[in-house]
Amino acid sequence: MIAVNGGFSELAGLIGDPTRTEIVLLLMDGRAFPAGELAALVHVSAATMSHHLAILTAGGLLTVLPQGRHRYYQLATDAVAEVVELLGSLGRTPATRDNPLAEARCCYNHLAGAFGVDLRRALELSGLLHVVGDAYELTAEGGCAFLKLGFPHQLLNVRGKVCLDWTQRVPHIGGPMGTAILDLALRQCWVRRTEIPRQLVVSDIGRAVAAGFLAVT
Amino acid sequence: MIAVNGGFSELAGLIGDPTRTEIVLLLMDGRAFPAGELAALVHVSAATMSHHLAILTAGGLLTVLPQGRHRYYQLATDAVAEVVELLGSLGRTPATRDNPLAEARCCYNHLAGAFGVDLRRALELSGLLHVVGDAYELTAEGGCAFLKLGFPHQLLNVRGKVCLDWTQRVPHIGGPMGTAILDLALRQCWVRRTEIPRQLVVSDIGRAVAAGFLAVT
DNA sequence: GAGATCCTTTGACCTGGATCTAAACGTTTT
DNA sequence: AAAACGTTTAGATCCAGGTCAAAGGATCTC
Repeated sequence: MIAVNGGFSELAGLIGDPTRTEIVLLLMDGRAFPAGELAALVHVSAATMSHHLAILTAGGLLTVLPQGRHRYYQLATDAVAEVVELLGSLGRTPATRDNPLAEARCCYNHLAGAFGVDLRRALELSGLLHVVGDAYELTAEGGCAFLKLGFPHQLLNVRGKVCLDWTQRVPHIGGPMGTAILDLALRQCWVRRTEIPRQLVVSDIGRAVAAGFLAVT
Repeated sequence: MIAVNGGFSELAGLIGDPTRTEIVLLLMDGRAFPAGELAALVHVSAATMSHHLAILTAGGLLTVLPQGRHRYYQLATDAVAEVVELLGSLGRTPATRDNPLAEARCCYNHLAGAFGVDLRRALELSGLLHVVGDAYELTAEGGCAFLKLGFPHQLLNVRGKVCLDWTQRVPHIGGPMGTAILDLALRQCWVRRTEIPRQLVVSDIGRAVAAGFLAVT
């Protein structure tokens, strides 16, 4: 094989190994993990983990932030997360509610799943959020409402990427705004993380907030 | 490794092999190919090709239509094509015009690339096409215009899936309507196939037609 | 039917790469 | 400095699986 095809096989080969898949899946919740912790979680030796992390990093899927004697690994871009999301949707019947991940989950570093989609829809219908070009922006009313909820004021003008949810085939809010909203949702206990990496559980508060947005006129 | 992760690694592993990547890439133009022809194109023995085709078929990525002593293989669903498209967009800078595939190409069995996106935009702006729910439909005016161009009348009511172009991050027309439009475009010489599998070249006629749609009020 | 064409299956070969242990490297703490 | 901790590198092992030649079906042509 002389010339490589467009890098497809290399890229797919990166995720093609079961151990590397586990790594990427763990990292899909957007947080950075040190190598040793990943090794323990995936049940391989530290050496093996280091090996795979090097491969994934060289392949551009991961970035590493050295901090002291730890080296924290995380997904390189949200594009990586999107590919993984989409890959996960293949083979599955779309929008299966049997999977708790369909209800609410992290997609890289923002809210996805039914709750993420519902939230976006509620915000848009109530006029708190609108699409400008290919990005989401808060409206003036949206800014006021979010400030009251504890949204950091320096992030009010941040934009959100339109991100497709592959279990539902419907857009939700990604990008910087998505990250800020996930932060807010975690701090305000709209959702909480579970022991399963990407999975989130929606609290009663979360449901009430989403419903509340719809009540705004 | 006892329990499989969500089937991610299996799926990625399918495309992870260079030979299988070539196969899938060839099949991305939506047509079905007999096993022998694929073997010749990819430069492997018939035995090897048969082996890989069996794997891809078992994995759900391909389907096979036996016709006489030939067995024609093709992509199983358009979801497969989407994943491959998205995979291809990783690692690349988005919207690179250096790649002829960005100008116009087949995405499974419909038009993609800049031309596909432009066409969709022109049709939508001129009121010939509109979005109903999550699908495209021709308007009454659109139906008339398409009939004059040779569009088969029995397909006028067919719907198109909203399909994202990953080199551009902008939607174009997929689904049954997308297939019908690609057929039309090929018959009317708006575009023609090249020796490179998925690549299409836009003719002057094609450009004129796209411009013409914009002129409609 | 006999022969040709197309595809798959079988069996054997061989390489790539995943994995581990052990040792080296770098950082922080004492 | 020395010890403790986290990570990477080196070396060795071992197996999955990609590959091809040869044989076996299946289907068409004459």
